[in-house]
Formats: sequence, structure tokens, C-alpha cells
Amino acid sequence: MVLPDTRTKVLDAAERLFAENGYRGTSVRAITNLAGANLAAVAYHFGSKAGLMAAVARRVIEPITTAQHARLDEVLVRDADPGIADLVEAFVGPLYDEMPAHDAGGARRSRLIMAILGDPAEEARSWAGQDEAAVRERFLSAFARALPGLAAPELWFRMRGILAVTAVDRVEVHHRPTPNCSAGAGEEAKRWALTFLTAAMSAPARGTVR
Amino acid sequence: MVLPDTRTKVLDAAERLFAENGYRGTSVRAITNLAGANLAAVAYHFGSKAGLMAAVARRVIEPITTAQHARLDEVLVRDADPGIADLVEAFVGPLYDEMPAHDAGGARRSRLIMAILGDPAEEARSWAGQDEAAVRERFLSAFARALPGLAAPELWFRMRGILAVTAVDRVEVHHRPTPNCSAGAGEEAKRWALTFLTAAMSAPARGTVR
DNA sequence: GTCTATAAAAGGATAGAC
DNA sequence: GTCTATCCTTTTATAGAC
Repeated sequence: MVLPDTRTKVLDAAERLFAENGYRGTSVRAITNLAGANLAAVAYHFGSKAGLMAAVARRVIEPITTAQHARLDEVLVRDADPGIADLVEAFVGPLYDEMPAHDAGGARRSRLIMAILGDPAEEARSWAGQDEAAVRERFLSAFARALPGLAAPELWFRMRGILAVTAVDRVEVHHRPTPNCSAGAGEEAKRWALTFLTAAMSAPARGTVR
Repeated sequence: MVLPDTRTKVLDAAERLFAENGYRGTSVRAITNLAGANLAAVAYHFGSKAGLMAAVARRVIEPITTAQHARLDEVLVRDADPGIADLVEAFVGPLYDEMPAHDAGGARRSRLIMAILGDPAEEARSWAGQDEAAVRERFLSAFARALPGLAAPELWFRMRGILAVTAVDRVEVHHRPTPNCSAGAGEEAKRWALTFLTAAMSAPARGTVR
């Protein structure tokens, strides 16, 4: 068993605190305290607080985009013109599989992504990185082929809808209405999301018709 | 023409800056500077920065919840057992009508709501207030009647989906993929949302079946 | 690589004059 | 109601010893 080095300990602590309190709500001091490291370690290993956030975001997002690429590859091998359900599954599936809600780390990473997406700072855009943009472009093209009646702006609207639903899921944006209605666990929530989003994406275009 | 008093000027400036930079990203100094008011005005009129945020949130949210209640009332008068499309329209419609994207103020208030929902702070929960919770409960019951096959947790999942899609709409959560694919304007975006969400809410339950 | 110490700035809040 | 002046805390970043 290898003990984590300081760099990794700081990264772990930052992931947790950024997820819980957001970027601006987390101080470098709180991170290094939790990590059992020195305040100066952040500057040494990551240059600055922003550099640390970028590193945290990269570590969380990379496995997801990798899985999304792989799933889309599989789908396209099976069928050059895949259906909506397959595309939705290839895009959304990895978000659940890589961040299972029943796992503490998964829920934490999910909250972190929400914190990144919800951050109004311009900087936050760059945290998501180019991986994420590339994946989105690929899926956008695939959906455009599967939904020929849909104009680009409406397709883009729907794509954001997918991102919104999956990002908000498992994040308590409000108090739960009743205690038993908390977020679904693992596979259940994934199935709900796939049902919800496949139906939504399959809706006929309404771009200009009344 | 009545000139706005200091209280209103501060409220306006705060609404704008909170929307653009979030609660934590906005200093009281920046607000009073933009308002052309004195730093101490915030303490005098609102008690504290948090009190100011609560006042801003109330002013934005109240007209929306009022409209949602009214629209649901209308729907229930016409039909004691309304369909999914009517319920979705009654819930989502006011979010677009009260915050038109083509209007600068509408887009700003939309971003503000996103900033509130996305804020990880516990405090942020209370900003949305009880109005919003009451509306959600009413619609939850109405949807439950219209979707008898849907268990409570899955219904709650879908309700959050509606909130997610409408909140994220018109907010650039990422860089736009191509310049022409920006957010849809006004009525168009509303129609896209109603189409997308009505289809999603109408999907058959998948809670436990395979 | 890790630490102490400190710089330098920005933040929220408030006392008290007017 | 509005203003000035100031207090006190917290923040990021860095210089320099070890």
C-alpha cells in the first residue's frame, strides 16, 4: 500500500471542499488543513488556488469523457445510424457509472461538477476543459443525424437539457419535499434519467410550427 | 417620473451583480458603488449582505410563484383532472413569461435564479423562500394525479428535471459550441421547453420494471 | 519538498457625526 | 437617511529558512 503524497492529499481535500462549498466558498487554508499539509503546498504544487481547481476538475472529468467516447464508439460500430435511446445511453450512462450515487465519492464528484457548471465566473468555463467540449460536439453531430427534423438551435437547447438534468440529479437544489423523496440510488436513478431524457429527445420538432 | 430611492437603487445593483458574479463573488462595496450609494446603506436598509440577498431573491421570485399559482388555478377550473401538457405549461410558462430572454432584465433574473439554485451554501436554500416550496408541492400533487403509475421518488426526480431544464436554459453553462447556437429568444425557447418537458413528463414509468 | 512568517489586499460590519 | 472613518477578520500569495 502506497501512502498518498502531499500533492494527492491536497487534491483529495480540494475535491471534497470545492464540492461542498464551491470554489469561492473554499479557502486554501481549509484545504491544506484538511489535507494535513502546509499552506504553501498549494502554491508549490499547483501555482495558485485556480491552478488547483483546474487540476481537480481535470481529474474528475477525464474518466467521464473517456467513457463517453468509448460508449459512442461502441454504438457506432453496432449501427452507423443509431437511435435516440442508444445515443442518450452513451452520453448519460457514463455520468452515472463513473459517479454512482450510492458511493460517497461518486456523489461528491457529482456535486463538484454542479459547482463548476453553476459557477458564474468566467474562469469556471475553462475548468471543464476541452475534453468536455469535444465530447459534446461529437454527440451533437450524432443527434443531428438521428433527428433530421430538428434545427440546430433547438437541438442545442435539448443538449443543454440533457446536461441540466444529469448535473442537477443527485444534487439537492432544494430541500427535499418529504424525507423519503431523496435522490434515487445508483441504477434506479440512471434508469429514471434514461427514460426521462430519451422521451424528451425523441419529441417531434416544434422549432417554428405552431 | 419618480426617481428611485436609495433602497431601490441598491436592490437593482445587487440583483445585477449577484446574477453576474454570484453571492460570494459580489462585495457589498461593489454593489453600493454601482448603485451610487454609500457602503453603510446596505446595513441600514437590509441589515447585512445576506439580508440584501434575501430581499433580492424575494423580489425576483414572488411574481413568478404568483403567476404559477394563478395558471394552475385556471387549469384546474377548466378540468379537474388536467393533462400533462397543461400542467407543464402552467409551471414552466410563467418562468418564461416573467423572464423573457429577449429582455435584459429577464435574462438577468434568470441568471440570478441559477446563481441561487447553484449556490452550495445552506443559506441559499432559504433565499428561495416558502413561496417556491408551496408552488412545488401543489404541482407535485397535480402531477401525481395525472401520472398514477409513477412512484413518488421517480416523480420527484422528474420534477427536479423540469426545474433543471428551465433554470439552465438561457444560462450559458458552457461556451456556446457555435456562435449561431446561442440561447433561443423568447417565445421560441418557451416552445422548445414545453415540447421537451411535456414529452419527458409523459414517459411511462420505469421505476422498478426492467 | 516542506515549513514559518509575513506581506498586501479585500472583505463585512459598525460607531458616531451630520 | 446618509455619510466618513475605522475596526477586525479573512484571504491569497510569497519570501526565505531548513
